[in-house]
Amino acid sequence: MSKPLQKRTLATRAKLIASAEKIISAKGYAAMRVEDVVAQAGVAKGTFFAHFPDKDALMDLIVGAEMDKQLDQVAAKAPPQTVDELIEHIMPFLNFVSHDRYTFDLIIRHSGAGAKEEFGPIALTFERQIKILTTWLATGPFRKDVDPQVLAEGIQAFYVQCMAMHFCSINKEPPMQIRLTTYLKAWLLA
Amino acid sequence: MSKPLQKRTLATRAKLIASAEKIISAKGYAAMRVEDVVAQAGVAKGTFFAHFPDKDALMDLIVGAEMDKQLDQVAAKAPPQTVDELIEHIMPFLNFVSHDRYTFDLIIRHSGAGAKEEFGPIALTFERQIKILTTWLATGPFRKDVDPQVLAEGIQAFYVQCMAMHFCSINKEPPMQIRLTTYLKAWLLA
DNA sequence: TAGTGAAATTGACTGCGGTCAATTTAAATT
DNA sequence: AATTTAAATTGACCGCAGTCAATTTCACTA
Repeated sequence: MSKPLQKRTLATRAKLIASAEKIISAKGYAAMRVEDVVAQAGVAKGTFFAHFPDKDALMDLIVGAEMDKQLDQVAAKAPPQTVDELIEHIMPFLNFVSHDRYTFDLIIRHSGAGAKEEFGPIALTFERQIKILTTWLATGPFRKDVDPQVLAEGIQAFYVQCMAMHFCSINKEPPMQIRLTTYLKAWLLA
Repeated sequence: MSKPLQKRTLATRAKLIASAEKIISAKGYAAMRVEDVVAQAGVAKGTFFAHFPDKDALMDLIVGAEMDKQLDQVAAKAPPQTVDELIEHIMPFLNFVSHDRYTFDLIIRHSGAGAKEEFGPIALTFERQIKILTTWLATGPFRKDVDPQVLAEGIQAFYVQCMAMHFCSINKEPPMQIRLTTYLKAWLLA
């Protein structure tokens, strides 16, 4: 399933990704147009779709990479000893996920809920996060009557819920972090 | 803010909705095209967008109405006395929400996480569900150390999570209802 | 009932994601 | 070096959501 071996191919792919990243950093995720990307990369439109099944796939790649970078920060921290500390630890990641409506929708659409057959970068990042959280929960002072992996999945469920409310014009209050604290104290301390 | 008073307007709007529903029941939600709807309704394309800000708004209306119908069933039930019973009660609703990938994505996008200024039908349905669940939780044999509304919001968070996994090709097991049972027993019985 | 201003309707047009048959390029074989 | 073959690239083209200036229809008034 994996043999994209040809210098040219790799070069083109790299050019496409670099062009997309440049455009995104200049104009934001939502403003990224395939036509702009190929123009910037100096290739034809069809080439884009020879490299990526669709626009979302490239987005998955780029956003997933950024999420992974944020997770590196998270993974580097010592296991939290309180819920507040746990939230503090994952906030950089959460802030990235929720910093922009377009990326939030994209991430939700690709988080484990993969529409496609294979796990994409975003879905893998979510899996990685579950692993990190599971370890934390297994060793820290949190409830032990529930499988730590289940607890970890619950954390994801709750912060997705919080972000959804955060993007809702009416439910902006209380702010995300406060709301998440309420949920997680009820979830992790039984 | 509300004065759509003109017979013609209401008639056209009704025709558009009826046409859309007919197409949806024949070909499914994902296959609904604005151009087909207006052709079926016998109006011009521009008319559609004079009545609805975009395609999603009509979908919101139709899907929201269906969800509300399902919620009527739920609201009619007696308050559940166990987690299993609670899940049993809301299953019809959950089955509708998750019966189709397209509607699931639509619902998530509009559930409280309204991209627009006002609450749409789907968001209102979610609010209504919170109210029903809150009453159940306040009166039934469930944990009392957490605000029942928070518990209700948690249920939503968990079943969304379950549905996301349900749509994921890899995480299909265990089936939705089993997984939800695990989550809710841990969440509602402290 | 003729006139008038506002609201509803129209359809050609734009933007953008995605397709595909034809063409070019690069690597393998003689 | 010439030939073959598979892969990469091309760009004209399509489908479909959404726009808007021009036109028609309606309700209200003189």
